[in-house]
Amino acid sequence: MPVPLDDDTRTPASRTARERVRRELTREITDVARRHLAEAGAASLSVRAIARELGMASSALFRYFPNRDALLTALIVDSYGSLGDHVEAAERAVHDADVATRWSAVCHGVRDWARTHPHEYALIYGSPVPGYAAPQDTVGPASRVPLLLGSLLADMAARADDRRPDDAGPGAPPAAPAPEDDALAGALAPVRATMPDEVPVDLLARGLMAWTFLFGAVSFETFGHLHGVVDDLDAWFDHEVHRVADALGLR
Amino acid sequence: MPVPLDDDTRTPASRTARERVRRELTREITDVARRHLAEAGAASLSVRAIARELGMASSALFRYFPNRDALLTALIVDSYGSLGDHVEAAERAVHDADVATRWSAVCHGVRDWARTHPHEYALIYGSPVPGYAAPQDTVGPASRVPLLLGSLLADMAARADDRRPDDAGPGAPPAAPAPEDDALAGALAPVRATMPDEVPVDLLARGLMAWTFLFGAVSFETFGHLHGVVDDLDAWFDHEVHRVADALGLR
DNA sequence: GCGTCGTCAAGAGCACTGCTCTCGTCGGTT
DNA sequence: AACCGACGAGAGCAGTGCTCTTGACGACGC
Repeated sequence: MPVPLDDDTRTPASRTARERVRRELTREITDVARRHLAEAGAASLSVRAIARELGMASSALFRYFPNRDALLTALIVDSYGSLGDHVEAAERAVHDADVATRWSAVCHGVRDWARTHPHEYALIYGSPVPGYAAPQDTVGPASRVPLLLGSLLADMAARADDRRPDDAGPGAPPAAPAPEDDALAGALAPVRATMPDEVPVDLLARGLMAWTFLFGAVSFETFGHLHGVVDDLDAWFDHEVHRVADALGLR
Repeated sequence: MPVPLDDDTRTPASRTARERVRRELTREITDVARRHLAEAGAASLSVRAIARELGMASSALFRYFPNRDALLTALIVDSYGSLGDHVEAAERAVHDADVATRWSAVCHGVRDWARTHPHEYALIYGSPVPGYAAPQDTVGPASRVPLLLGSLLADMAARADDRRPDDAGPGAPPAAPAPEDDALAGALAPVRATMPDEVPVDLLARGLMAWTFLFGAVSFETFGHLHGVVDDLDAWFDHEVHRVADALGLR
């Protein structure tokens, strides 16, 4: 959804033909930009290079995006969308399995996407570009994966309600959940508002930690911080995912 | 340690006076560069701007650093050093306390440094710059914090040996450590070689996960991914650190 | 049908970037 | 004293984001 320059209400007739070709060209621009981004990374994304490939003057591009940052924002939204599609599909494929399997599917979905789209991943989860502040358009697409994790948590909470007081096996959460629950609930108030109500604070906190961990692991690998540290990245990642599932109390 | 252009062996006399002013100017350059980096971020670090501030022609700077990347590398090494100093000092201050306290000190040390040096943090832990491949000079400084964590693990292993067979309290590691230990040991072979020998594979894996998690948490916060998610970042981070300590089996 | 207005593409131009090459100078060595 | 290496300055190249102006074309009201 590329940022429209001006979306005021024109006469109904003109919004058909002209708007249509405008939309088409806007899409062509983001397509080329996405390809350049995938090949060379965000830092070397050049408005002029895109214009060159499209056979038009660079100045013409500024009729469609007010500046380079707006183009980057469109790519960020696209990237979040692509990641969301991929991960949601991966989870849907095992949606009827147990929660541990679904968690694993989400983790591997994120990692797979990052491995095939490293520059897009860096764009959305790497260092923010210097003066850049993420506009509001990005928060919706950005929260798709967290929301998916939230629905996992909700399902966990629902099943825990079914068989509440009789299980205290080795898979139970190992930590002491009691004392500072109020302070924790306060700190997590914003995210609680966006999550299903069934999720208790303690579970939400563990889910947030799992998400933090997943992001850390994928970023470590994508940004090359595991060179000379871990040999078999596949095995290591899978091992990690299972361990975190244990820590989440998924077994 | 700015990359020297040519370190061949000249006559002993010339290496005194000339080399001295050369070193001084090199240091002045990195000082100004570090200030610019801290203020505006790596992406907008300009060789010309640095030269302007130093009152010299931009071309003269290329006598000291072959290109912008080399200057960035020097800043990366500096940043790792600064982070290492800070975290090691934080740990030293509580070095006689128990392992949980030391772990907490390391975590807060990393986070404090990231909060006061966000651009430096982004430089070393954010998305790598496009064509840039970290040269070998960086791996030493980069591994100071991991090595510090490794020494924590070694101390844990030593104390666990003391009182081995009699504790199975609620603080014991919750996961099943047995089956795939060989595959895990293989995957972690590189990092095992750099760590103290006393650390068993299972503990090393948990330590690596803790480090992954710490990096994920600090990056989330530094890169702004917790806006609208967590209100009280201090409380949340401290809570997380304790939870991970539990998962590590530190209590 | 005609004039008008809005939209669009193109070109020139500005200020900036990293980097190279050349040229004059000056310091230390032989 | 002569030489040679290191050095700084300047011009210049190719590239960047972005602005402003100009000219054309299409859709609209009269």
